[in-house]
Amino acid sequence: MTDRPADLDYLSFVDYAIGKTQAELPAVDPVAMRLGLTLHRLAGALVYDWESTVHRPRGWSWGGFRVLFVLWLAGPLESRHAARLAGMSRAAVSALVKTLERDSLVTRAPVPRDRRAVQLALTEAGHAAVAEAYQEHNLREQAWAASLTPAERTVLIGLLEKLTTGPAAAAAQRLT
Amino acid sequence: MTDRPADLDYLSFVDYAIGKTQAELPAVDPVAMRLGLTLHRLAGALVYDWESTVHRPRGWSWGGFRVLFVLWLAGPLESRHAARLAGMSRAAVSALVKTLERDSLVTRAPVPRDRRAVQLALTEAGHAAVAEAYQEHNLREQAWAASLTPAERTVLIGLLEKLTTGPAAAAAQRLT
DNA sequence: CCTTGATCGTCAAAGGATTGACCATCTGAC
DNA sequence: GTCAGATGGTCAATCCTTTGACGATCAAGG
Repeated sequence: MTDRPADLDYLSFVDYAIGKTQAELPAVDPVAMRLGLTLHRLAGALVYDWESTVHRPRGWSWGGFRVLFVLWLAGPLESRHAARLAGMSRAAVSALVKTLERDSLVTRAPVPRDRRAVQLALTEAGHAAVAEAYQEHNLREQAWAASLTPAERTVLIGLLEKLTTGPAAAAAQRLT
Repeated sequence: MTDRPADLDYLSFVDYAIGKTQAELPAVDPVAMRLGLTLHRLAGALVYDWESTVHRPRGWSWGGFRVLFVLWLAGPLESRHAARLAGMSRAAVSALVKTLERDSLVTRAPVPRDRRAVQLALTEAGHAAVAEAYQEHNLREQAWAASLTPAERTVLIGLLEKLTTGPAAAAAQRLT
């Protein structure tokens, strides 16, 4: 609480915010607040790092990479499955694939048993491009993970997965 | 690796992805990969929960809430400071404030010592609205945090802050 | 069959966010 | 003082994403 607001930066803001909130809203849980703020800000910094160092230089948006990534890993997929795995709407996949197809990274093919559906698959060039890009993406992940000891990484992953699989996560269904 | 791709969902995808990647790209660090994927997906679920249950029903975008939030906590702020604390560009703040001012939640005032700058402040109604909204926001944070024991929460926060203040975070400067 | 309801992909519209350009203004060196 | 360079807020252009609507298609019950 000693800092003047104008001197705060993106990170020290968390401490300042919790102090101020405690004074005005005693019902707020400061631990949950710190957890939410820290997690959100860390994830934002991570995505910004990935996007600016790895994906934008390749001419891909963050959403475009996510579509390529799920196709790379989960093989040919119908469009709706790609949307679910990438965590975006069907319309977003449709729009992104238009660009990816133009760039010869993805192909669209009809599905025999369902004439409404479209099967998305990586081209050979798309496969190679994703593999190369993800390798660099993972180098950035390694650089972040290097701040922790191996034991700390294991603990952190365990706690994040506990949150991810907990009841609050089940209640918050994304893009149903 | 036993699941068929079409049966995967947003969360079980992580295990499947790591197995596949290990087979194709041995240079990838699976622990860093799991950390990145889990962190990103958890944060996405959190923001989606906040936005859909607390902020959209109030007619606020996620970005609009972030501007109100930093003004609520860090008092009257010049526009560029609000942008830095909220983690967005100056142009985004300018656009969002246009709406917030129209809704009588924020005021724009000239700064005596610098005629380029604009001082942003919450109105009385804005202050009350943010306080009420954040209280509900924090209830959602508490619901998520309840998946962990108090000791686990402390450990998790400590590890997240270690990542946030580590060298990788320092190298990835957002919106310089 | 056929009809009713659900689902798939796409489109249009709207809102958000970034970048880059711009003008006004400030700061510091001369 | 004055001038060059840096900075602040805004605007225009662009891109991405969501929602809602739509036509086409599937599935199940009579």
